[in-house]
Amino acid sequence: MSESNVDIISDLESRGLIAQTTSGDELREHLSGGSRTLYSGFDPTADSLHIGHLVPLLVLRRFQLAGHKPIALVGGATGMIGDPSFKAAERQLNSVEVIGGWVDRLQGQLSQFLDFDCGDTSASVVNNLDWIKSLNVIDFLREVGKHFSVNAMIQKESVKQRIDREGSGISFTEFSYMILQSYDFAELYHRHECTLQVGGSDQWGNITGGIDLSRRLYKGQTFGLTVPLVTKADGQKFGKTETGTVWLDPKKTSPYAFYQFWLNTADADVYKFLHYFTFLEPSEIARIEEEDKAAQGRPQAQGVLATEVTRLVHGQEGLDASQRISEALFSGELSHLTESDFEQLRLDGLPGTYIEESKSGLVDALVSTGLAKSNRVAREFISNNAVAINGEKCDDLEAQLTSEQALFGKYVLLKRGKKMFHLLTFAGV
RNA sequence: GGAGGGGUUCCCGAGUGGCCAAAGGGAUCAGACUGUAAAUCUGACGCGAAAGCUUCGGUGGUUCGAAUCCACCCCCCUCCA
Repeated sequence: MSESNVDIISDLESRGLIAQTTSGDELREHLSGGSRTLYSGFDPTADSLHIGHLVPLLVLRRFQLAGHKPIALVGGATGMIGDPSFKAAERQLNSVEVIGGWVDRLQGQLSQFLDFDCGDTSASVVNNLDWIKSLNVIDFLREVGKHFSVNAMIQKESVKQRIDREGSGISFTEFSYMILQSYDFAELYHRHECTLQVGGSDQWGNITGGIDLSRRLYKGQTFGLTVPLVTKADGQKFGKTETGTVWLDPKKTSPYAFYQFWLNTADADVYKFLHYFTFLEPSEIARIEEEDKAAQGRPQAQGVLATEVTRLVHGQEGLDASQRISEALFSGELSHLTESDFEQLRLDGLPGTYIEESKSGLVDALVSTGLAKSNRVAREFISNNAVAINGEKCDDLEAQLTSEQALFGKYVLLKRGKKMFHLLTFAGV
């Protein structure tokens, strides 16, 4: 993949990555006419991006590979306002300092996915605070606000429920969000000839607002493209586990947990996700799907997905570590592990805790490691034969964990259910 | 401001004086089956080993006894002004 004669739109279409575009054929022509600049915005709503952000981010990368120039925008300013799009309720504002810290983190994360050193199509990361903070209210209202019709704004689907519904109104602050995002697009058009904005399908209203504003302020023609919301076949929300959001930050979601998340993708979703989250060719994905269909038993797709995405986000090292842990834990053969392997497991991100005493009741240990929510539940797990110590099932409610039974005198691997593990280390030894 | 309806355990939703820690469904968790799937079946699902303790918007009250009755308060919804 390299030059700009690649039809990026067709590629995205074949991956199911296009929810909506503005002026379809014109956009296609525009893109095939040369190297274009495009952007997507990421607001600092937490100290890390999560896997939901990955889709538009990878689309930026796809454009770059197709010979275009991506800009990743961090919403240092918009993040201070809060996007109301399709949100049920007004949100709490975070402090300026906190958001500033998050901006720094996101900038670093975003950088990891784009190429900043490839000549004309080198990516850049910008912060909309740089141009929004210097705006003064009068200028803003006269020069930007004047181009927006409140009548049109309240018609937008993204804020409709907030306008219509009683009991969950919308503040002027959040209502203004759309204008700021529109201003970003116009500004990037003006500064960098950025002619395309990419975003999630919930961003459609904000994107078209920016297209209108670019035309009104600078007579520029710009385009919008939205990617679909990632959905799961069973209707559950994508990107959550029992432990919460799946973050890109390895300190918040370990590479091992990240790998496991993808590995556990349902069959009904996995081929779609391969299109969304990897750079494998659609033909390659189709081949995998056919092979899986033909073969009995476990499909290979989940493994491919987990491998590809984990490598992409956590690098080869993170992937190796994840696979090392997964293999050790799920092969059931703990006896193959050496002492240094255990130490490595801990370093690789297997959840673990130290215990000071030379022994501990099994029930207490389950609770203190978080494998069970309460003593009652811990007992239930034990009686259900759901707990294993160093790979051996244990159904003794009175069982004690001692440093004698620990592997290498230190390590006790607790397992609850089929896939919850915790490594206990006897510290005082 | 007036009239009516409602707030129940994670969610939906029964329950209108004791048999209620509270039906049923969903979600979740465990077991069997399997592919670290899906579907299905079984079990658990406020805390506690138990005795027992704490829950039904809030605060008081009536009663031997309240989620259920009374008073006041808070919040939500519908209709009218």
